[in-house]
Amino acid sequence: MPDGEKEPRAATRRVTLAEVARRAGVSQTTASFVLSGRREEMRISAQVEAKILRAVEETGYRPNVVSRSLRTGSSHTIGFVSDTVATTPFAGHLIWGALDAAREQGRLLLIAETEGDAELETQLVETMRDRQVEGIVLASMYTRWANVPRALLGGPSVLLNALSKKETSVPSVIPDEAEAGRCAARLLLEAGHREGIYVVGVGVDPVRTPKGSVAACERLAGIEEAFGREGVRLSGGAFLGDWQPHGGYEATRGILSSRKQVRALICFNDRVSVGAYQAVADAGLEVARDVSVVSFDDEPVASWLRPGLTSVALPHYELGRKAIEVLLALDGASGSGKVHRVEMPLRVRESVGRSGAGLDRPARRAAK
Amino acid sequence: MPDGEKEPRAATRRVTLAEVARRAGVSQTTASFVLSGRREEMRISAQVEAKILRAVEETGYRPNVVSRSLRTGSSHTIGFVSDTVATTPFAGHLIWGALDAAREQGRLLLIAETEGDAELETQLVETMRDRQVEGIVLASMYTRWANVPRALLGGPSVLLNALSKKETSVPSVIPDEAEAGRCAARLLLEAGHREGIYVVGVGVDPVRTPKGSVAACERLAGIEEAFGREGVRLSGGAFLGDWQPHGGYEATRGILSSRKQVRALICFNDRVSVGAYQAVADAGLEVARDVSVVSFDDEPVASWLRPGLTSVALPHYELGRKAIEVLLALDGASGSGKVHRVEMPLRVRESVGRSGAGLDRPARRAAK
DNA sequence: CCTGTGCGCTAAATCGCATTAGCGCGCTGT
DNA sequence: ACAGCGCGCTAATGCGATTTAGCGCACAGG
Repeated sequence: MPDGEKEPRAATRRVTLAEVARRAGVSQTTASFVLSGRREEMRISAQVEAKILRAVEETGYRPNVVSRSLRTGSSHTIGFVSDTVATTPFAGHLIWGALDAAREQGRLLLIAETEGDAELETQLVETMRDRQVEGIVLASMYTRWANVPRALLGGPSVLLNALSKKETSVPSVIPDEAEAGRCAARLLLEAGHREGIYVVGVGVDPVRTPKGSVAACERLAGIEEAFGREGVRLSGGAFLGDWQPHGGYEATRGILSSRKQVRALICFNDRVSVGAYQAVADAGLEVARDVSVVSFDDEPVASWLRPGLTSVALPHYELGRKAIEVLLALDGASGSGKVHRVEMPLRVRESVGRSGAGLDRPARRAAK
Repeated sequence: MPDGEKEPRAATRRVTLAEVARRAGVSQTTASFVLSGRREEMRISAQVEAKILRAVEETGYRPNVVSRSLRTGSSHTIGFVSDTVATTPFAGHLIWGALDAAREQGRLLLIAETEGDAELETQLVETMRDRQVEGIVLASMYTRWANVPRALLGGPSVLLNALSKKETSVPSVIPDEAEAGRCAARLLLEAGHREGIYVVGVGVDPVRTPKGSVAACERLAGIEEAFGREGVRLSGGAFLGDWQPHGGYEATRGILSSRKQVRALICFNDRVSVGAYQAVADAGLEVARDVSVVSFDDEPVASWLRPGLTSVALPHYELGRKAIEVLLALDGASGSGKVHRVEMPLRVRESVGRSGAGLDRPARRAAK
C-alpha cells in the first residue's frame, strides 16, 4: 500500500449510508447493523462486515446525525441555558465541566443565555426542545432560588446552581454552601480565633443577606453553627448589596475604625476580600499578622493577592459535570426534586494567622 | 373568553404538522406553505391561512427542527469550537457576543472545547459537521497564530482570535493589537512621558515574545511605531514566558532596582500589572505619582486595583459578535482569508500620571 | 361545445437513517 | 421426499418536515 495520499477533500456532497452499502454490495440495512455494532446480534458474517468497513474507509463515510436524530428521536445533544455565562466571567468553568462530562458520553452542548429575562428563558428552552435535545440544564451563575419555568417540565431537566422556590420534580445541583461556612469557621477556630471575628457581605445583628442568595444564607448558617458549637459568637457583620471590591473596602474600613478589636474577617467572596485587603493596608495593618481573612469562591485573584488569600472554592467544574451526570441518569419520573450538593474544597494560602500572633494577647483568656 | 387556563402541559408526544393540517382540514403541504410565510407566493387564501393558524394555536404546535434540518440540509445551528473557553475565564465574553449575534439571527450555538488537542479539534469539528451546522467558529482564547485544521475546510468557517500560519481561505476576526499598542504609547506621550519607559512582558534588546503570541508582537510593534514617530525609545523590557502576576512582580522589581529612572511601565496584560503594582509598592513608590502604568486586556481586576488601572481593552464581546456576522455573511467562495480587525477601546483610569508629577524633573530637558 | 389558462390547493417524493417483518437457502429429522 | 428450522441477509416502512409536480375547477375565448 502506498503512503496515504491526502487530498484536501472538497466541500462536496456527503457520502450516505446507501452509497456505502451499494459499494460494499450489501443492503443498507446490513450496513446499518454493522455500523451500529449489532453485527453479532444480527448474525452478519465477518466477511460482510469487512467489506462494509472497507467501503466506509474508502468513502470517508460519516453518519448524518440529523437524520439519525429524526429517526430515533434523540439528538445526543444537551441544552445548557444559563442566565449569564459571561457576565460572571469565571463561572465559565461550569460550562467547562458540563462540556467534559457531555463529551465523555458522546454528547454535545447547545448553549444559550437568558440574561435574566424570563420570557427569553422560556423561549430558549422551547427552541432547544424543538431540536430534540435529550435534556436541559438550567444554570444560574450564583447559587440562588429560582422559579422553574413551565417549559422546563416538557422533558428531562436539571437546575444547576439554583434551587426551586416551590416543590418541584426537577433535581438541583448546587455547592454545599453550609459546609463551606462551617469549614471557614473551623479554620479560624483551629488558628485559635474566638473573638473579634466579623463577617463582610452579610449583616448579623438583624440577619440581612443579598436577595435570593442561597450562598449568603447557607454560608452564614454554617458559620454560626460551627462557631456556636464552640461557644463562639460573631462580633458583627456588614451587609452589602453586591459583593464587589469597593463595598468590601468601605465595609472593612467601617469595621476597623468603629470597633475595638478586629482579629478576623470572613469575607463572603473574593472580590469583597480584595477591598478588605486594601482597607487593612490603609489602616496600617497587615493581613494574617494583624487581621486574618478567610474568603469564599477562590477566583483567580485569590492567588494574586499578597499574602495569598485562603478561600473556600466554588467547585464550578465539578458542578457542571455533576449536572450532566444527573441529567443523563434521569429516567422518567425519577429524579423527583433531589438536591445534589457538591463539596466546596478549601484552598489554604497565607491570609490566616494564629490568633495573637501579631499582638500580645490580652483577650485570649477572657473568651468564654 | 375566559382567563387563559394553563395546565402544565405534560411531557406528551409532540404535535406534528400533519395533525395541524388534519385539524384545519387542509393538506400538509398547505400548512407548510402558510407556516413558512409563503402564503402569498403560493396563493393560499386568507381564510385557509386563518384556519391553519388557529389549529396551530389550539394544538400548541411547534415545528420539529431536526426534521426540517434533514430536509433542508441546515440546522440553523453554528458550531463554536475553542481551545479553552474556561481556562481563561473572562474570555467567556467571546461566547457571549457570539451567542447574542447568533440569537439575533435565529441561530443557536453548539459548543465544544479542545483544550489544545489538535486531534480532538478535528474530531469535534467533524462531529459538528455531522450535525449539519451552518458553519464553524474556531476560537482561540488569546490572539495567536494557529494551524487551520483540514476538517475546517469542509464547510464555512471563521477563525476567531487567531491567524492562520499559512495562506488560507478562512477569514479571521482578531483584535487590532497594533493600534492598541499605538494607543498605549500615545497615552504616555500625551502625559509627557519621553523616557524611563519600560515594557513588562516582552524583551526589547533582542526582541523576545511569548511563542505564537500575535498580541505580543503587534502590541510591541505598535508601541515602537508610535514612540518612534516622536523620537522616543523604550528604555528596556523584560521578557516573560507567561503573563501572570508573579512574573510581573519579579520583572518589575528587576527593572526598578537595576536602572536609573523608571517613569512608566507598559505591562502586556492586567495580570502582569497586578504584580507590577505590588513591586512598585514594595519599592516604596506610588503608581501614577512616581511610576505610570498602562496595561492591556481590561480584565475585571483592572478596576479593582488602586489606583484604577488604565488598560486597553480586549473587545471580547465584539469579537464574538463579529465572528458570527462574518460567518453568516460568508457565501461560497467569498471570505477568502480576509482578516477583520476589531478596535480595542482604551479604558482610562488613574494609573497614568503626568511626567515628573511626583519628583522634580531633572531629566526633562535632557530628552532629545 | 371544446380548449386553454390560471387559481387554489394536494399527492407524493424526498432528506438519511433505524428498524420491523420476512425471504430464500441449506440443513436436519422422520 | 417434504416439512421445519435457523442462518444470513434484505425489502419496505417511518421519523416530520419541505418541495416538486400536478389535479380539478371555473372562467374566457374561439
